[in-house]
Amino acid sequence: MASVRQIAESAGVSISTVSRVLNNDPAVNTDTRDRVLSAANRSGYVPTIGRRITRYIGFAYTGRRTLVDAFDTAVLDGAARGADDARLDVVILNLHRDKQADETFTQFFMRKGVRGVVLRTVSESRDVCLKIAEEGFPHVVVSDRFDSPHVNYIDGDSKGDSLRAVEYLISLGHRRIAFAMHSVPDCDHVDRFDAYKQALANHGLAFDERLVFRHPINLAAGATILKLTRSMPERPTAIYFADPLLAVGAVQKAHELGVRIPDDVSIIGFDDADMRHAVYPTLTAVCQDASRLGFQAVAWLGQLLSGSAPGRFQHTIPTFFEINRSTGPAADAGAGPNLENGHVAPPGNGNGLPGATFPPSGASDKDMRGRP
Amino acid sequence: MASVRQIAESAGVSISTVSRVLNNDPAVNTDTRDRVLSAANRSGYVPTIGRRITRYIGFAYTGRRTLVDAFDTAVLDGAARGADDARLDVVILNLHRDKQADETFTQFFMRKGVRGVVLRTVSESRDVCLKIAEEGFPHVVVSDRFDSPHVNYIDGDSKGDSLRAVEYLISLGHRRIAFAMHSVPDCDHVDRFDAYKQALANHGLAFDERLVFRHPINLAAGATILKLTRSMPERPTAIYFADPLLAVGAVQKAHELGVRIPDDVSIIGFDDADMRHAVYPTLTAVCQDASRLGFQAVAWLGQLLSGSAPGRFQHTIPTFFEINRSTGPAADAGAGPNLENGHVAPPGNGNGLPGATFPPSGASDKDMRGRP
DNA sequence: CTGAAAGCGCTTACAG
DNA sequence: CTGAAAGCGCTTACAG
Repeated sequence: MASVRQIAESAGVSISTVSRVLNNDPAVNTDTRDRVLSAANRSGYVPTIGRRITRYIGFAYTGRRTLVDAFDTAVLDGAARGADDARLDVVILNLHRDKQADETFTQFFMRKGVRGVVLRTVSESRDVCLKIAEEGFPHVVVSDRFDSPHVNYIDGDSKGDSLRAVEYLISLGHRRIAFAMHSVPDCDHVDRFDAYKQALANHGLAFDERLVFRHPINLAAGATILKLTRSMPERPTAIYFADPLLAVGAVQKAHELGVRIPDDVSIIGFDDADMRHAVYPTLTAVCQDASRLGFQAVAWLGQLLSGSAPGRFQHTIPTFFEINRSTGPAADAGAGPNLENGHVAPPGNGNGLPGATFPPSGASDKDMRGRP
Repeated sequence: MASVRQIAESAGVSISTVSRVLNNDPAVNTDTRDRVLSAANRSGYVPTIGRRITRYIGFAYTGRRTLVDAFDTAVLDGAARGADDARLDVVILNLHRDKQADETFTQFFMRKGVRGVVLRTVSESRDVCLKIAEEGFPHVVVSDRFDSPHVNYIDGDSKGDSLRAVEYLISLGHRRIAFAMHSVPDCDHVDRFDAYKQALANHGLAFDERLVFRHPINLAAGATILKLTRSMPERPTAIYFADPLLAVGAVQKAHELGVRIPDDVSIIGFDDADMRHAVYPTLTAVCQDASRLGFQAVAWLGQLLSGSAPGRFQHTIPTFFEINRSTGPAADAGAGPNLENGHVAPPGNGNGLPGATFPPSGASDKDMRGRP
């Protein structure tokens, strides 16, 4: 309910000065400006349309906008559903377009009439999130994590399921397992990479840098990776793709080359949406409910604005591991090198599920397949 | 730049009454209300945040919201790009949620602070578009067509390319060509169906209702259709799917059943996004640049708001037909029934492109493949 | 059911 | 660089 009057009182200035700050008048002294903005964030200033207070939540990309990606779509859809529940509306904002360089983020958001903001970030623009958090404007970063206690975020934790995924491959007798990730890794891809290395280590398999592929994220890169693995002297018998597009591109290329999945190579993908069911064979994948990330981000902002949420939100939600048709027992080595390396498939039980190593003891079938 | 004062003058009432109407005060006489709303739309009333006029465009579903669909995503992405160019911001609105029953659409939109609206509609809710048009609120309906001169719309015209697609199949020697569409058809699906029938007629092929499949739009339905065609006594050798999800589901099922594409069956799909490149074999498809629909809708609204557009916008944009790997010469009949029916493949030139019927005379290769 | 008037929120010359 | 005051846009008791 705060108006310019409250802000003015709280900052010890006149309402004229508050108005100037909100409109980014360059005449205002920097210290005064900061004092007013900080007071504005403290008091929870609400812009109004006419005399009605706005109920807008911003949805902003800190980097370049890419609504076309399935992940972003799902996040936005979740955000819109969350907004429905909280009686808020989602505004798509473009920070690149019309945030003035000399304007703080708080000024920008208040000028736009939004009362909180969901931030989609990329690794290059984490500093933007830190800045917004520092200013104190209500925000939640989706799909990244921060050490700073001031940054609110929600992220999927794919580490555990990535470990599980690679261990599943190992349990199927795979010994040469490749890994593919973004050439500009964010913390999620790094998590998955760490889990991959951990799984190898847990089972006494040597880490081999040649089996790690770092590429841009698109179908063509997935195809390239699949092709590269086929021309290796010691072919991997399985690949874990840390990204949906890479996995789909690889499946595509496998068909084209006559490489059978999973007979010739097992593939595990990562899925943000429902891509895994739209390819053949359906992809075994570590899955993330991206829509839930957006939903919970806005749900929390709604609580914050209504005063019923604590001032901090740092949350991870579990992924889930879904076994489909793209994985199977390791191909009968055939190639000498595997044997030379001493990588021999253990005696299986016929369905490729020795059970001793997978699922990990304590994990039920529900854990393995069901959504949380 | 109109304010309550101008509206009041124009409608011959006091500003109090204008305010009451904009806030849906039930005390106001119906006639007065309508006079005021009509004046508000005539004068181009602009809501303000503080004293700044808003630059919001609404993005609203007249039916239930489904941002998750690739088509809707692409439209929204295009709308956001169009908004960037026009310095507008897109607000996702939910008509179902908080439009009050006794409130007109104009009142709702003005209450939300939006100055124009992009409408995504489904066949059941065309009346909503007509109502909004009748009220005179700035709007563009995306992906539908209307006879009323008051409704602004932009739609892809897939009729010509659908005709071309089916004639392409005929040119490849196909004689039993199935067609799949939505069980609740909108005008686009009807267009494609008409084109299908037209192509058959143009080439003296009998229309067979048993080759027409009407299903809900999802992967499972596509799979069902593919399966149904395989169990028919006289199997179709080609299928045109009027929707992306149906086509992908069918390709999926074909792999599962060991049905080879295009050797056993040729498939032409419809693509709103880039789905055709994410399946194997890549889909020959009639393609629509959905993003352009959203872009042009908002671009025109931007012009309208700045006074530089005519008051009417009824526009169709061309689709394009892209030949990929899912189509090939008709399978050697083998089955007796085709011959009994007198449907004999004409002598081809080896690559399945007799040329006489396809491409239609006058059409260049560029027309066939390139985006417009 | 409607208007004149009071009053809030905000912005903006004007003064210092 | 900042404030007091005028004034616009809007809403809302109050009066009829």
